[in-house]
Amino acid sequence: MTDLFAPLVDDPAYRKIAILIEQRIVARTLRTGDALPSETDLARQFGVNRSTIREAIRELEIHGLLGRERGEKRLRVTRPEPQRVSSGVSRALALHDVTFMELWEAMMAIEPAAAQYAASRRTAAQLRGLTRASTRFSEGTGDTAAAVAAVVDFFTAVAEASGNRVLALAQSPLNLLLEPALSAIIDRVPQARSRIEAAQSKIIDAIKLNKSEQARTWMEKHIRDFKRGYELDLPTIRELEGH
Amino acid sequence: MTDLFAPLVDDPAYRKIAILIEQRIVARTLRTGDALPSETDLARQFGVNRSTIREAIRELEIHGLLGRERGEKRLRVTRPEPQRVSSGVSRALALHDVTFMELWEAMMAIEPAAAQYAASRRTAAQLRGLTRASTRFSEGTGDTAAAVAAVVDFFTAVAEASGNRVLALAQSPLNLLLEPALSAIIDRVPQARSRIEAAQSKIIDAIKLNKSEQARTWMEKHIRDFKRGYELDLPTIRELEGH
DNA sequence: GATAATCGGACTGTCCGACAATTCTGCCAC
DNA sequence: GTGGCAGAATTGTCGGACAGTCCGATTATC
Repeated sequence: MTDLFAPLVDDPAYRKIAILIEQRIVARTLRTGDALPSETDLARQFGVNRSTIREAIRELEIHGLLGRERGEKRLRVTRPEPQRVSSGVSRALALHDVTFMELWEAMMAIEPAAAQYAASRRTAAQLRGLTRASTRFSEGTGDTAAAVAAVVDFFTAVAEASGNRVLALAQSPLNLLLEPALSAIIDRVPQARSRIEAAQSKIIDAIKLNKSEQARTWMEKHIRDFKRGYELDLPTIRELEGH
Repeated sequence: MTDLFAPLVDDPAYRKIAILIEQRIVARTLRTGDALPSETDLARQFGVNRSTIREAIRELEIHGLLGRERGEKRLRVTRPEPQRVSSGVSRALALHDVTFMELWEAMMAIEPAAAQYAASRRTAAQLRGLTRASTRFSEGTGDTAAAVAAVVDFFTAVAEASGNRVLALAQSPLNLLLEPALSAIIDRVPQARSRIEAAQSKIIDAIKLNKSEQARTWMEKHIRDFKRGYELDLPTIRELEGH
């Protein structure tokens, strides 16, 4: 049943080196904050050319495992910033032409849960963040882009307040996809803005009072609202952008 | 209030080039399957050295935007494979020392939704995939690793059957985190295996009969079971691995 | 003595040139 | 058309080089 032979693969040196260094980081032999040896030194240690080392560390840098403080020259071990990885997920989803319904269903799964946990765990600072995002939406002028950004920021703030980094990281890629989709419809649906405003207000109230179930319920309503205008056709996010 | 000056940032050439090429890909000027010009040619076009080009395309290759068929030399534009991006997310979460409870809550949000949509949309082939994974679990010998892998595969199969790529991609990183966690507990909790077996069976039945609500409910029960043993302490996934 | 200016060394980003191994391509024979 | 082949093209890797910038230590200044 299973193949007798596996395809012959021979990773280039820069890949092997990247993997070796990555293992050290994941195993915490190299710990967050540690400075990496210089490229020249690494080249010596691995017995390869500096160009090869550079290609290897490029990979780790992109993964967010290595980075430098602003204006610093030496690389150090860092933790991958959530934003960096989620932007990669967003791009992947966009390139796969996911439909708005797919996005919507995922939001429907994730956001209410985030709201629920936010209600029981939010800190005072996080609550302020929520209020700020909501205010920015309701006080915004007609500017569509700004309104959409405020809606997205509200979701981000809820996810952060959930105190759950897995949920937050699952939620984050949705934002970048929601933005173009929402821009296309927020001005098409009458009352969209007033409904968003009302829902956000209800959600914040529930989170403020630690009412988990109410927070979840209102978030569900909030997201259901987004589905309007999509009932009939199932455009890809890309098409919404006008391509 | 706001700074008068922003910090001076000057991306290195290889980053700028990577961004330029990425834009072409995202905008579909370069379309999936298209072959990229040779490194030498790109170097000429951008007016930089080949080494610089190599570092730039390394970035895109890592993102999964460029790749080559097995045994092919030229790079072509590819769609990021979900598996590639989700492994990055997993690694990020692991390095942030997320707790099992965070993982569990995320599963609780995503898996039941996936099961629900799977029940209404699964193809016959996907149903077979589900059954296969489930059989592999129930017929497995005592081997812990194999049992855990089968459980994970079952989740993957459900996510795939959901027909929702956003949900599937949100779910996928959870698998790599679940594996070590589940390995540590599956043999600690008596009846764990029989309960998993029963739940999988119920879920498959519901999906087979297109009973969305039942599928969701049984998936919820299935996942709730995983929480046993974690009620008191909140270990990070990493600690479960024995580090 | 503490702080500020100075200087040399170290390091990164980029370039140039080179070569072996492998893949691609056009051409030829069948 | 198929198969085979020589030559061209391409990638992975190497060595060396240099300008600009950062870092650390030393020296000068208050």
